[in-house]
Amino acid sequence: MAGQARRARTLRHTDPKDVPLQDALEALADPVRRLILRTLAGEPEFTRACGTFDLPVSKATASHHFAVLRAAGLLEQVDQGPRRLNRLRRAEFDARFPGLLGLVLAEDEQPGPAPRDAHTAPSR
Amino acid sequence: MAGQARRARTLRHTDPKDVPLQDALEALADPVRRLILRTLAGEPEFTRACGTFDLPVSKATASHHFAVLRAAGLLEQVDQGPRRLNRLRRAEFDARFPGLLGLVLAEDEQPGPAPRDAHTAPSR
DNA sequence: GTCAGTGTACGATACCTGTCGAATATGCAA
DNA sequence: TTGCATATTCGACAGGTATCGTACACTGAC
Repeated sequence: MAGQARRARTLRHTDPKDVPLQDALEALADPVRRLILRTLAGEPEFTRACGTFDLPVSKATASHHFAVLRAAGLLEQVDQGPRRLNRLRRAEFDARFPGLLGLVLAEDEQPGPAPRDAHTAPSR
Repeated sequence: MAGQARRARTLRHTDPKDVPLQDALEALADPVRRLILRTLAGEPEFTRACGTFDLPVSKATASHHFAVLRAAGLLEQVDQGPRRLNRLRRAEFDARFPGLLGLVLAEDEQPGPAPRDAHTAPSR
């Protein structure tokens, strides 16, 4: 107990009340991040670890997206052993931006014929 | 060269019903474009020409933003003489993405990140 | 201790887009 | 026709960011 405080355990979470609309829209304007949110909405809270999502990006990129979503007040993360479990901050975010998250969760995943990746994704 | 139809009367407008969420979020994730929308919301329809907006960008950049908004189904434009008048497609866009435009129009312009220092000293 | 699993940090790269100045096209009125 | 005002288009540039592979940190179990 005495000794160094392990601030590694306290993840920096942004309160949805402090999120500017700019940040919220930027966070939601990425299809991978919206996929994370929709996946999370279909599961009980804090049951999904970051690595269990089926995402079309590498592990490093996925980690980046989780950080962006956390910074935008869209999800809460807690560490459980080696895993990092996620919870969608639905009520809080909805109180800040009513209806916005609902539009994302109701989005029809309609994969167009021409994927609009920003960068390459040759082998998948 | 044969004169190609440039500013034809048939401006390419995207029906809000055909706008993917991706495009809507990308269009709204720019502060200049949101400023255009908020300005437009405070005026009667088809009374604002593109050049009458007080925007912090050049004329060329403004023209680009108007085109993006039109392609995202957010505004309708008609030519009146040398001017191009604008109308916010509020009802149509709201039918497609309920609540989304309302969040933008209700945005209180928060200029810049609030410094934590109290050097303005509003209360001491 | 070592090992395996999970997630982040780092460095590099490619693409997108917001930005500009200058040129061009259009409409209207002298 | 000329001139002026309005708006788009063109070519170029810079910054941001999504992406990757690799290396590192941490936890729990052996």
